[in-house]
Amino acid sequence: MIRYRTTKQNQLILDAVQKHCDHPTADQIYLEVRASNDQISRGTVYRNLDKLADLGSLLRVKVPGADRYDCRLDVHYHMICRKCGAVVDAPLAYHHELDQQVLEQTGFLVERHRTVFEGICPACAADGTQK
Amino acid sequence: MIRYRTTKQNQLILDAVQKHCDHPTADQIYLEVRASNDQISRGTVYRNLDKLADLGSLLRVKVPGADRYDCRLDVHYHMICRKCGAVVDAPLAYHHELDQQVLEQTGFLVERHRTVFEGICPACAADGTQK
DNA sequence: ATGGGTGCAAAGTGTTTGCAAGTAT
DNA sequence: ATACTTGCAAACACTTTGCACCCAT
Repeated sequence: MIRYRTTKQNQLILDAVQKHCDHPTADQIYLEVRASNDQISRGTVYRNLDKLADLGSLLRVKVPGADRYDCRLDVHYHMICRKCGAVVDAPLAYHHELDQQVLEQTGFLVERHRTVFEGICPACAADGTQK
Repeated sequence: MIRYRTTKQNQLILDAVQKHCDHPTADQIYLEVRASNDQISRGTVYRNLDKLADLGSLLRVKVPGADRYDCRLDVHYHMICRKCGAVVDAPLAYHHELDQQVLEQTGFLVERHRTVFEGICPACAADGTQK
């Protein structure tokens, strides 16, 4: 059985994610952590983000392009702007009943669902240069 | 202004997608089309899938790993098995009211949302060798 | 004839992995 | 001491692109 160890790298990585409210990518975390530890490698960042997500210390948001990481620990929905790529939390409650409905109607053992709203964020909409 | 042309390649590609009810990946389409046209290239398949999705002749399902293509033309939800990777349509109606709710509460110009249920499909569950 | 489409191969992204050396427990 | 973790670089998987030629309109 595997026990996860505490290392200065994984602490730096978790700290970096928790400092953010804007859903950084693995690469952004890597660049940030590297500011205080110029030896750390991308591999270490990816490996630790995986472990921290497994442990439930952070959430992984699966969006096209690159996965994002979220310091919030409760499952929730996201919005992504197709112009600037920003990812923001959606102000909706998780609809647990949908998981139950799908299970009952299909026998699929649903563990969770992910919902992502796509569109244009207010800032980009104001920008005029639409589409 | 760009006008899309009809070519034998894009006809073969659309046919291949429509022949499927199991959400093939671009590469599966490529391999299949190549059976009747051994000259076609992956680039052409990717380019045409993009165009066909833009035109609304097929739907793109964005799931981790590789995007899938769906002959159904109405927006709907999907389930993905984390064991075998199968993608299946979910038997739920699209919840239009959510798009409206998010717009009202955030000003985000929502165009649509995507929902993917994650879990274990009945076949894999029966397999015993879980997790 | 004209301008979008094609095949090919190379290049891009984002992510994973094998390995020898390092380190938390 | 043990066995998980790291840094490095190479390998991966999926997708996009530059270019010269082709072909639908």
